[in-house]
Formats: sequence, C-alpha cells, structure tokens
Amino acid sequence: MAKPETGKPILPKARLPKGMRDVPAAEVRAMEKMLATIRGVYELYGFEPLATSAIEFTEALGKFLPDQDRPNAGVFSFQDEDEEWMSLRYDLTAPLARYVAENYDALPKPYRRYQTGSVWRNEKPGPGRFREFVQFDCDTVGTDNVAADAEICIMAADALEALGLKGNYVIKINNRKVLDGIMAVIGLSGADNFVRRLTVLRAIDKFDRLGSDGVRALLGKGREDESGDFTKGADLTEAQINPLVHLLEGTTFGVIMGSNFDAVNAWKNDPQFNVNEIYNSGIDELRRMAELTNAAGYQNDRIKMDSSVVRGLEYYTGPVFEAELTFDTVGDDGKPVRFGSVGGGGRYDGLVGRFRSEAVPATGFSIGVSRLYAALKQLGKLGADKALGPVLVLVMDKDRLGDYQKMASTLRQAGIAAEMYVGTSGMKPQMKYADKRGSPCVIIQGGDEKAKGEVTIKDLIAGAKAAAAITDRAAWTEGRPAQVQVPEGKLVEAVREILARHT
RNA sequence: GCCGCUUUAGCUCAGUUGGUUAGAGCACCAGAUUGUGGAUCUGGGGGUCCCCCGUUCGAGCCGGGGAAGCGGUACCA
Repeated sequence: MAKPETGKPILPKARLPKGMRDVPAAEVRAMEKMLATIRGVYELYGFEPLATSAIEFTEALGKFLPDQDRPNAGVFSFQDEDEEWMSLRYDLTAPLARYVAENYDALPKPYRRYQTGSVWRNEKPGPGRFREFVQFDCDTVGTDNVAADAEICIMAADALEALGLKGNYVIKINNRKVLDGIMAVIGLSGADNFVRRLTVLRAIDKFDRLGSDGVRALLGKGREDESGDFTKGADLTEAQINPLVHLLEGTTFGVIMGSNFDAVNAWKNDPQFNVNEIYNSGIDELRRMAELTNAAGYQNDRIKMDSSVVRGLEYYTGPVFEAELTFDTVGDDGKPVRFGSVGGGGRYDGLVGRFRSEAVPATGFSIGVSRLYAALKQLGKLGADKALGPVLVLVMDKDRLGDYQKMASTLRQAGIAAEMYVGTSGMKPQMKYADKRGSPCVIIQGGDEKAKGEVTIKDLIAGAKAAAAITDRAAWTEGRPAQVQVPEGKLVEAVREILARHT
C-alpha cells in the first residue's frame, strides 16, 4: 500500500480473535483422516450422518435467552433483521433435539445419527481449550432402553481403538439416578436444595483431580486453591459428607478393582442407600449395562463403572459416560501433560421434550476432536510423515508457459499431483519454492533441453542428501546431483520412478 | 469472575543513572557467485517500544489508570 506523504495509512492489525485457531495443512489432513476413521466405526454400527446448520434460533438452543442486551455469556449471539435472536451452536445435541422435534414423524424410531462439526463457546479460552472446536457426536433418539446406552459405550470404545488407543483409554460409566438417590438419602432432595445439589455434583466431579480431601472441603465449608481463589462449599455436615466420600473412595461400595458386576453388586447391596427407589433403578440400569457390555466382550479394562463420573450438570437424566485417556506424556515445555477426558455423554430424556408435549428419550456421546487429536499427536499415532508436495514444473522461459502448462497437465492426467510455477521469479527462487512445498522433484526444460527434445528431472529429496556433503561453491554449482535428462515422451515414466523411491 | 506473571521488528530477545535518527540474532525479500535448494558476500523491507494520562527541558525506561496475552482457578450446556 502506498504511503501518503503526510503519514502512514492506518492498517488493520492482522490478528485472530482469541480462542480461535488457524489449522495448517498437515493438521487438516491428519484431522480428516481421523474423522474418517471414527465415521467408519459409526457407519458400521448403522448410524447415519446428519448435518445441521451452525446457526439456530437462540430460543431453540435453550437456556441462553436474550433478556437484556445480548446473551453473550457462553454463546455467540446476534439479532436477525426481524430482531429475532440467533446463536452459533454451542454443541451438536441441542440442534439434534430441534431437528428431531421438527421432523419427528418422518424419522425412524429409534433414530440413530452421527454428526461432526465446529461448535462455538463464548468463554475464556485456556490451554487446549478454544472458543471454536470440533465435536463428533453420535446419538440414539426415541428409546429409553439402556441397550442404546450400552451400545453407544462400546461404539465409543471401538472408535478409540480404531484410532490406535487400545490400552490407553477407559470409558467410565455412572448413573445420575444413583447420585440423586444418595443425595435424597442424605436429605438433599426437594426444590430448595437444588443449588446445593449442583454444588455437590461439581465437588464429586473434581474427585479425580482433588482427591478425598479436596472434595471434602468442597462439600463442607469450601476450598482455597494455590492461586488464592476461594470456592464456596456445599456446607454439608460430616454425616452427610462421609457417605459421599466413601462412595468415591470405593470403600463403602467396595471392589472398584473387581469386575463391573462386582462393583454394581456392591453398590446394589449397600444397606445405607438401597432403600431409595431412584437409587435402585439407577443401579439396575448400571447392572443391565454391565451385562450388555460384558456380553459384547468389553471388560472393565475398557468400560468401567466409576462412581465419580458426573458430566454436565443439568440435562443428563440417567447413565452418564466419560472417555478418559489413561496415559501421561511430557509436553513441549517439559511439563507432564495429562489429557484426561476426550469425550463424554449420557442419557438426556428431557431435551427433545422441550419442543413437544410427549417425552422423547435419547442418549448420546460426544468426542472432543481437537483434544483427541492433540493426544494422538503426542502418542505419535498420526503417521507423522508429512505429505509430499506437488511435482513442480519450472518456468525457464517466460514465452513458453503453454509448454510448461502442458507438462503439468500430462502429469495430472497420469494421476500425479503437479503444478506449473505461477509466480514471477527466476529459477533459484523457483527451486526454493519447490523445496518449501516439499516437492519430490522438479521438471526443468530450458533452451538446452528444448533443443534436444528432452526434459531434466531433478530429484529434490535425493538431491538434498547428496548436497549435504558439498561445502564449496564450485562443487555445488557443478555437482547437480540427482538429476536425469529424458526424452519429453518419457516424462511421466521418469517421474513415477522418482516417486516410487520416496513413498 | 478471582489470583499471579508478562507486553520493544514476523520470531527470540538486548536496550546503561531518563538524553540525538531504538538495536542484535533468526526469518523474509532482492542482487552477486553469469541454469539449480545449501554455504558465503552485499543490499533491502519491516517498529504507534501495548494504550491513555501524569512527572520532566526530554520517557522504551519513572508514577497512576486501562487493555491484551500467558498460567492457575472458577464456570463449562
């Protein structure tokens, strides 16, 4: 841009909004491969694809109704011409509920679909957490049979194993009814205890990270963390806290290390809680899920009952699942990286019902694709070798672009990725360009070759190796390693030979 | 939201007790080595020293306020 003499033009700053990310070529390719693997597993189970819009009416997403100015807490929202509030979707489940309600009569019941896409959350990003990220969901809508829940768990397990994570993950299962039942027994039922129940659930959810003492603090008076932030507790009495902590520690319900049946039976037989009806029905559902996953050949090294799983706070109504990676690695900064949860889900029998008078039970599982990608990368399961770039046809003589274009076309017709250099620089920059693009070879035809009806093909990969030994300028310019001259007609054949060497 | 740290070129960072036109390395671009990636040499483009206010003859540096980034924590449909 020209600078006026009086001063500089005010340029927009090239920057990306916080929490957003640009994804470079290698990652796009690896990500697509990963998504295709998951998709393959889901198709195998008979789930069908669905794509819904990224934008929904705010009302349809629920929860974040625009009350005053703009509902900017949590979701990205804006007003349409007719002043209706719209929002970017913050997950794939709420749009599914809307879709099912809108097309209810036409859909097969149960309706089983998978969907992947970006979702947006307008909140503070953190390490490994973005405001735009990709989820991969599968859901079964229209049945309250826990067979659907069990199936989703084994399907999630299959998907993770198809990605090479066998032995590095576990799907943990719990049931919200169990937790609700226990909370009823210790006197936390009823509408006036709603906030307290949420606080209790949050505390339980942190058991993994904070352990018994941390959870005790959160269930009682509260807890101050290392950075000086104080989290208000649920203000329970010791008598109320003890059963909850014992549940988490597995000392009351025993046998976390045993089979899923042992775990469920221990829970079932606990005299303190099995007087409660909700608790019993939750335990019963877990028992049936244990039977089904067991029958399918999934033991508790892959799918495991775990009393600390809570997941999101409000919309889950029954079984809840969480996929956790069970390995630690060392990150770029030398600190240990723990990936933890890479997906989760559960039964949400109330969501579709928001749109209809009759209840529509549903269950689903969502994979956090970006996070899973980061984990796979750390584990080296992505096939780190970068893709070869295109064969580059150099422009030696600017009057003969047609000839060069024809060579590129010939290569493409043979199924070889190729491009003619479309910049304006000389030969050396073109070589640098080819280098940067990762081209396996370049096609050179200047006046000399043209006169002989030949082309020179330089193998850049072999050339780089050969050149590494050269130190002086003369040897460099005259060496010209790893290149051959062939008749024009043998172009494709000669390029194929070089490609074969490098794949 | 709360706590802490940070902010000078695309990147990593220097910058004296406040003192002329703010520097380095790397990266980038161009040229030379006369048609070849590297090396070398020469040259070049790039800066609102995060912003505002104050102190001062004079602020990248001192004081106040703010913003943004990073990290932790909370929330997380």
